[in-house]
Amino acid sequence: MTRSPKAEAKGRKLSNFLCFAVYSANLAFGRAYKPILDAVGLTYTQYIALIALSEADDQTVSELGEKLFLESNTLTPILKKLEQSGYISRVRDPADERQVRVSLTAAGRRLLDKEINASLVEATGLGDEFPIVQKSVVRLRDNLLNHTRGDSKKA
Amino acid sequence: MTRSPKAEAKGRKLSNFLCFAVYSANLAFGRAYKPILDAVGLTYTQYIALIALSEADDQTVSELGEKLFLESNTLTPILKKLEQSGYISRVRDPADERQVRVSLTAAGRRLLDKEINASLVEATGLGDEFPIVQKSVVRLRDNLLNHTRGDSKKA
DNA sequence: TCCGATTAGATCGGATACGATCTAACTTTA
DNA sequence: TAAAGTTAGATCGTATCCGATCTAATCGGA
Repeated sequence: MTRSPKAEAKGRKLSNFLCFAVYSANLAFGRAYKPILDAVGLTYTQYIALIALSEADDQTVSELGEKLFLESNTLTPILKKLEQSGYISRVRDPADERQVRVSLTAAGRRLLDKEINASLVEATGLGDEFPIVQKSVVRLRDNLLNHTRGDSKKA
Repeated sequence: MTRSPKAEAKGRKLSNFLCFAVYSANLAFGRAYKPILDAVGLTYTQYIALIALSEADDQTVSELGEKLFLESNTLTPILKKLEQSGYISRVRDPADERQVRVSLTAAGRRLLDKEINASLVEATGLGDEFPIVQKSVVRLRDNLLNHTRGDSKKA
């Protein structure tokens, strides 16, 4: 499709960009969770990290990073803060001193038992669509990640 | 619904959280755009800001912030960088010196004419679902923002 | 076994987000 | 019209993200 002189503003409206929809939806989630998480002294990312940690004990930083799509450069500072807050433990693996084993403490587990997120499910206002939207967004993410990985291999 | 002792890990898997789906989809978008935007020396947020600026000239920082869901504390540094790069102009409004009028320069307009994003539309892998997912995510975002605003008024 | 390659985290610098605060400029009102 | 109130941006501190790099630990081959 060739661009006619007048068609410049055609698909360029911000609202037409899926990336912006996701970008701003993420901001909105952060703000929706903020008052709830402030009450327990957690940030949004720290909360997500705790949920990932609740799935298994003694995960390495890399394993955790695979779940969260993050690497040590981002995770290490967050995990150190959670350790200082007393919600997790970080221990070098005696069998391989390169690795750090991360687990929830009893205090961390108690925190998650508060069902912090329950009140947010209805705030999405999606109703029956909730699981459909969730699946679509997950698929979107995975497709983008595959595409990116494919590109970086070509490069 | 009361929590049975064993049901602790029930809804707690990371993959069950819509917030995490959106969070990680946003990371994925950032990475997918990165190689494309690196080529023109823009960051993801700077690119989104330019699109918003392409919708109208002489917008104030606040007007831009409403479109982007950001405030001056975040926007000012970004706009200064875009000004330094020569893609936008920032001018105090003579009629009200409190306001700053922001517009694309010719260089900024040329940059957007490159159709940077075209290659990313198919990378989402959503096909016909694309517009549906987009609408759902926008609705999700708006519902969350309304919910948050409602809470902050109560507070 | 010893040395180069690989691996896991950690560190550093740049770029967002965002609450709190500051300043300059406009408005209101007594 | 002068003091008080309001508004628009800007600044600062904290917390992410991420590329690049560093260090320590492990592995592999001659």
